[in-house]
Amino acid sequence: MSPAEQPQPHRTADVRRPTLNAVAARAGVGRGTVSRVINGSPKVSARSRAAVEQAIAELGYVPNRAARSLATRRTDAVALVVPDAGTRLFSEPYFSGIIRGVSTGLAGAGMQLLLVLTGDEKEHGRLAAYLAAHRVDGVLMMAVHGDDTLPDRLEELAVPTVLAGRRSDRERLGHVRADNRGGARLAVRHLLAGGRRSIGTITGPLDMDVARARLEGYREALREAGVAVADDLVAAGDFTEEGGRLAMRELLRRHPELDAVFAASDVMASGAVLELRAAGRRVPHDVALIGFDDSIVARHIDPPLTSVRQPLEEMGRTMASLLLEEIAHCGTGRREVVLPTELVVRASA
Amino acid sequence: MSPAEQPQPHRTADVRRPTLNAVAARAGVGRGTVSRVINGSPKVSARSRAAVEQAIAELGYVPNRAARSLATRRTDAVALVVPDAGTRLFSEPYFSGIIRGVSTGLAGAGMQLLLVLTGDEKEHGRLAAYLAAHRVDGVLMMAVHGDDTLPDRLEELAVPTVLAGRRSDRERLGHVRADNRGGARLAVRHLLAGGRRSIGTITGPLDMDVARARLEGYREALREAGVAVADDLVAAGDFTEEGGRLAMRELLRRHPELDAVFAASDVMASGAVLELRAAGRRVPHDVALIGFDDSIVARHIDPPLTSVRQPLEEMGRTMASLLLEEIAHCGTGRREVVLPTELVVRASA
DNA sequence: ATGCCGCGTGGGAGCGGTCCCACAGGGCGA
DNA sequence: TCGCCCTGTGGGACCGCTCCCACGCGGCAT
Repeated sequence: MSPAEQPQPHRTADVRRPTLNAVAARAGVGRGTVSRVINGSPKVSARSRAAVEQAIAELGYVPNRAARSLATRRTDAVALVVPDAGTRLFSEPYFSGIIRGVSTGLAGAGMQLLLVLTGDEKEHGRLAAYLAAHRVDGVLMMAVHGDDTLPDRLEELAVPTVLAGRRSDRERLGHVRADNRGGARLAVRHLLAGGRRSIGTITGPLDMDVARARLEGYREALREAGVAVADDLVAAGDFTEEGGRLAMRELLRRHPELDAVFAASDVMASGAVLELRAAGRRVPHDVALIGFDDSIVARHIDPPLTSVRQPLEEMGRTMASLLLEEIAHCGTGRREVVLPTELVVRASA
Repeated sequence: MSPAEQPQPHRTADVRRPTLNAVAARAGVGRGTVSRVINGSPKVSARSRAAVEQAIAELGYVPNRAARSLATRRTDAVALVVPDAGTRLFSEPYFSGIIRGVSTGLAGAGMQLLLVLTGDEKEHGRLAAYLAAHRVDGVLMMAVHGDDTLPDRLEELAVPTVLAGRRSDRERLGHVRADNRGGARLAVRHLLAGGRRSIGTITGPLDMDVARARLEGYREALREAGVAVADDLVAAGDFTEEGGRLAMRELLRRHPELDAVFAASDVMASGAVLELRAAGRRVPHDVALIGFDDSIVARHIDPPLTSVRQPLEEMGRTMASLLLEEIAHCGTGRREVVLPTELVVRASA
């Protein structure tokens, strides 16, 4: 029995996969032609193309990514950078929704998604170098802080970058965000339509653009209804439950007659509910409450929370397509996209 | 002015990064030696090593991953496959916790994490081929269903694989899971210690190993306390809120005197709460309730839910190290690891 | 018939690493 | 003194793809 006839050990992973060369040989054409077919070049005759496609199918050929990447100096991969310091972020529907959109948006283009969790913003120096060195074609960043320097570094290194949300209203990088201002306006209009007149708001940290935009929307809605905008109806929170609680307490102290609150996040609203309950106010009977994000807590707190929903999956898809565009056109056309928000009415208002 | 002196356009990304060759030249050694230093080979003299290290530092050299991958036939990347059909999965702390653990576990080994969301189990055929073709060094799978064929395919293709949770008690693939049985036991013991005697349980789908294990733990705890285990105190849920609600209704119908319930997930427990409230039972006064997962809803429903917590981050880290081991030792030593659970006591029991 | 154009095409030369073979040179025993 | 081994070392030959140059060949105008 010749060695060739011996049964091979069962180690399929070590079996050499067919190469482009093998396809060329089988199709009876040159390597160049196969490459052209794979990359969709128009300069291939119909018969060569057919022969190549058949050979590919017969051999089950799949291009080797590393080899292509080495030759083209592209990686066909983008990194999704998720700051994960506060454990909470990742588990929000915000993230899962956006990630899902990103994933579908990239899959269509044959791009791989590299997940990079970064605990500490201090590593962002190394991180930028890392990303540049490993030549990801682009970077998507979630939850960027106003003072985060990673985006700037990436810009210097000319790495195409798209952010989820902007750092400020002077953001130079491409980004996608929800219409925070419009969403807040919807919420407050709803409260006004319900006959509420003494409407407070619990804001996020005002060094964050989202927080400012939502506050802005609150003010606009009041203004357009001809209701006076009192500064002491605004209490600053920090997007945490405890912060929402404290802000609510402060609002009640300043305005015991308060009959509605717009909280800039569901989590803060859930804190507010606790405080309202402790103060003996019923929701929504005494005080109507609206949150923002339509997160998982909104559906589960008592009473279920009316909230502003963002089109998360679409935001993710849009981020993906903006990035692909930026990669293709090499930095031109970095744009911003604002997607509409929607009010989800539940029992709390 | 010669062309060379003209200011370059600002496109840092196109600047050729230093190669291994450049390092060798600068250090005055051969390419082989540089390669050895980078890969930590012991057969390098101290002076060569020092020279190379200095050259690397001076040039800011970082190895090109694609080139290495092409030469070694490894990718230094693993895929994390997340079935995302039910939008809920990703947003559970379960996922974020495990992903964080996986991320830290892999980062230490210089492995990249490829995120692959798969909506439809029907694509798993293509997916296996895809993963094999792109030569990820290994695969991590979350939330595997008992009938999922992807793990088997990967095993056939000899792709190192580690699962989060097992498909059945005859799982052949390496996996990491929490001590579900022990956790359930803890929960039911706590109910017994609180003086409850008529304790029902809402199970998950019994074709899933977690659901069976948690039911088993429930039974064990009753048995060890000498309490009779009645089959009609067991109601099947499906890990959804609505399922929990219906199961609760059924339990109340069968056993109006019920004074405690162990639900095999927080989400089902949150459904049970709604049903209990509708039936006029107070939690925990009339009926004590314990959930499983210590998920985000546990903290936010009313009353806050006593629940069983799994060491998610450690599970993730363990998955990473199991996988790295399997990759290194080429398939040997696929093991299972069971990590302890913990009862988090809140107001509901 | 002759030149020219242009489409398809084959294949050489990289891309930047790793692997491994061959070989230099110093220390040692015979 | 001569061979021997053994440690470090340099560099050729790939890995599998893309890029691009050069060339064959048919159709068209001259």
